[in-house]
Amino acid sequence: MSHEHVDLRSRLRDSGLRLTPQRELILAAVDRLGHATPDEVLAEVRQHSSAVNASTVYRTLEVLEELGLVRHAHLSDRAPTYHSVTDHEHFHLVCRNCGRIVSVGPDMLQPVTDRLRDEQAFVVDVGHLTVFGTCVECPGEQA
Amino acid sequence: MSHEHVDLRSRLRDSGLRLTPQRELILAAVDRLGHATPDEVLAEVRQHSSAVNASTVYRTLEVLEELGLVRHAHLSDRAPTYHSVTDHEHFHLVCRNCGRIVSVGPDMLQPVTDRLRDEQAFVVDVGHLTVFGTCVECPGEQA
DNA sequence: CTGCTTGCAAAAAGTTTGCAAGGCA
DNA sequence: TGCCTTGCAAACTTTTTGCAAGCAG
Repeated sequence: MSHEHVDLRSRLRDSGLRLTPQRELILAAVDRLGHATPDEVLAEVRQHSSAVNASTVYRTLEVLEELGLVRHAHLSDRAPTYHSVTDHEHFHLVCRNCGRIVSVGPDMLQPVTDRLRDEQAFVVDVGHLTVFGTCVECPGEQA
Repeated sequence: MSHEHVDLRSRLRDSGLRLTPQRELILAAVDRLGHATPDEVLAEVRQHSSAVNASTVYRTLEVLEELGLVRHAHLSDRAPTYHSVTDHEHFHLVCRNCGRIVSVGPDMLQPVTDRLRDEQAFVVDVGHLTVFGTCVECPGEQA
């Protein structure tokens, strides 16, 4: 009944695809989680409703990404993390020591994206970008 | 007999590790290949000499990275790629359409790394950075 | 009804690990 | 000789795929 619901249905239909409970559940889970791996999405869905198969999660995340409703980034050397595309485009900072993840707006990158476009004829996909590094003074939880 | 050889041996010894033919072969393969996945490194080593085990490749790349002789970046959503650290630090541009990979010096990022340090107290690991996007006019091999 | 979707199970891809034999220093 | 390294095989994690049954439109 929400606007998201209607939006998802129409986006799917425009591509000749169908609205299923699984697809609604998975999109809702991604929304709630913020940044989550397919595995975490699966666990979240199962917690809020009936069981869904892992392969359905993979296939659905792929569909949702093609529709532009979610995006993924690589916030670790392991599994990718998906997030919903409700907010503005942003990229991520990841601290290798404390694991802190910060979202940063595209403005910060402007000088770089401009130069890459002019000098390398290259258009940056800002939303997929993950910048690894370390906090100057970090909580030092991990590593 | 090369300087690399001596350098590798001494670096290993400084950490209480040993120089083995496998470690020389794997480092040499990474040097020749430029950017290569563990799998590609394995194939290259086998082509130039006797068989080496896959697990040895993984273990050796890990050791070489700890010693600072190689680095890895994620140039695809699949396996990581390793490159030797002979040249200056650089980051990578990857075109999703044609697969082109371009190495870019750290200067390009200066404005961003400066701002992230000042505004987010975050020090960027430039060498690990991979920037995905598309060439303005690309050969259009893949996708 | 039509054919897109799902669940299931198996396969694939990439990586890790335990352990005994081997070899560098 | 000591113990770091390797090979081998098995286990593991994450993702993909084929196929028949299920369900949205």
